[in-house]
Amino acid sequence: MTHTFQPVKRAPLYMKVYQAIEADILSDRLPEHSALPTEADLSAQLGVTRSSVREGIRLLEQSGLVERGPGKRLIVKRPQTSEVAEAASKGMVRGGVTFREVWQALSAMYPSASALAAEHLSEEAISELDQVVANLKDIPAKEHERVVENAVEFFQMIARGLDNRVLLTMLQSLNILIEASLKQVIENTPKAKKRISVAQRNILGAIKAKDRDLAAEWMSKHINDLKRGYDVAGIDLNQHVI
Amino acid sequence: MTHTFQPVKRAPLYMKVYQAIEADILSDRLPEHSALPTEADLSAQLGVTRSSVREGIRLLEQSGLVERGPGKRLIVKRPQTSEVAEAASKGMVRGGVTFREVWQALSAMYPSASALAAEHLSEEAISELDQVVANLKDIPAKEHERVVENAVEFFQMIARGLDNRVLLTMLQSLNILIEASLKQVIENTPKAKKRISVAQRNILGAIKAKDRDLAAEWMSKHINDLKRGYDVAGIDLNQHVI
DNA sequence: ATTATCCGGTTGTCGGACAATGCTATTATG
DNA sequence: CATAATAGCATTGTCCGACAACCGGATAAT
Repeated sequence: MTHTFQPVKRAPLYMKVYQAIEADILSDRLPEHSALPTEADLSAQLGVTRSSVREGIRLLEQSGLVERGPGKRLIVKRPQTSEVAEAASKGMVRGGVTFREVWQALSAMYPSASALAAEHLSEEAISELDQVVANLKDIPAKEHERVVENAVEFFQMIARGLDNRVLLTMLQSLNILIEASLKQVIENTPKAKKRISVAQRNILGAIKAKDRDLAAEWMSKHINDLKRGYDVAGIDLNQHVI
Repeated sequence: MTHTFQPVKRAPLYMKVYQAIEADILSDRLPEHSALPTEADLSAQLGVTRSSVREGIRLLEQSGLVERGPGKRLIVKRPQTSEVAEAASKGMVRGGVTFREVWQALSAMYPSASALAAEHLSEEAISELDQVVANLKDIPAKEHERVVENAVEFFQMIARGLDNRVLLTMLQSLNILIEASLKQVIENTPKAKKRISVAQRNILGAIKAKDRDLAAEWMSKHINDLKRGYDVAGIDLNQHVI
């Protein structure tokens, strides 16, 4: 019976630098909005060269834990929902997800989100949503980009109104994933604007009436309509998202 | 009325290096599994020093687009769902989300996921799920860690069975977020194991019967039960997740 | 008071050097 | 001949020192 050794853990210095600073940030020894020491100081304190410090800092930077003022010191910050959402959707796109997966996720999540919205949205959030729905009227049906923008903003407003950063993050990544294909769909679907407008008004009405089930149902229809759009536009659902 | 100028866009070289390589990866000019040129070559090709190249590579590395074989060349890869999920949940934790937000997200997403599972899960996935449910029987109620593991694995199996990487990514981040608090809940809830077991069997039954609504309903109950656990365990829902 | 100039601190970039490591081909050994 | 030891070689990781670019603030000039 031979003793088994743990593989000695070896990591490049720049990685250790990253982990050391990250640990101090996560434990609030480096509180939000505080400035990191200068590279030279870090180099001295950690006992490695400035080169290694700099490489470690790049890792920090990419994980969204610090932010550089223009040209200046690094400031500790919390990652914003939008950043996390963007990174996640970027990762998923690169991971090769298909339109079908995105659409399925939409249809699984947004009806529930609408139901939540029906019981949760503040007066203010509702009036903003109202505004978005009203705005669509003034957009000429030919201006596809603006219609897409409006359609996405409608989703966005519902997501934001939930006042829940976890859901917001996830719904935002969906919004990012869907936006690209939405343009194709809307360009190729006759009466797209009209149908979107009807759906929006029905969803909004249900939310105002605080009717969970109705809100979910109309949202569900809205998203199913979208799926039909894929067929009409001739988009293969098994295609990778951009 | 004064004219407003766009700020001149200036980026450090290491950032340009990152963007250049990223662009080549995203466009498949650098296909998956291919090796990046050596740092020296990159330095020559891009016309910057190796130091700058290395800093750019750290950014790439952190975004999960490349992977280092042990000690050696960087290989292009697709980010794994688990990585994206982990990064997202890490970002959300750091963003300061509360237990309430996590729980609300759970209760918004998992019932829909269960409904999908009811119509979607393969025979194989169901039998694996069956196994997980059966395993719980053999775990002594006192071994909280193992009960937690099992509870999370149950969620995990449902998520994986959906065969949808977008949903999988999102549900996985939820699983990571919930796991930590679950232990506290289970430790402080009498008959936790029993209640979990009942819920699992009911959900599984509904999925086997391909009954969407029933699956969603039982999952909803399961998650509500969890929320009661928070109260019993005396966990403040407004607390930040770890 | 506004503009121009200077100055010190910090980041960004460069170039070179060398150690540590892994791979490959060659040589030595049974 | 097959296998093991060895020697090179290529590549990454780390260090060092230098300097340009840039920022903010202080000071001087108009």
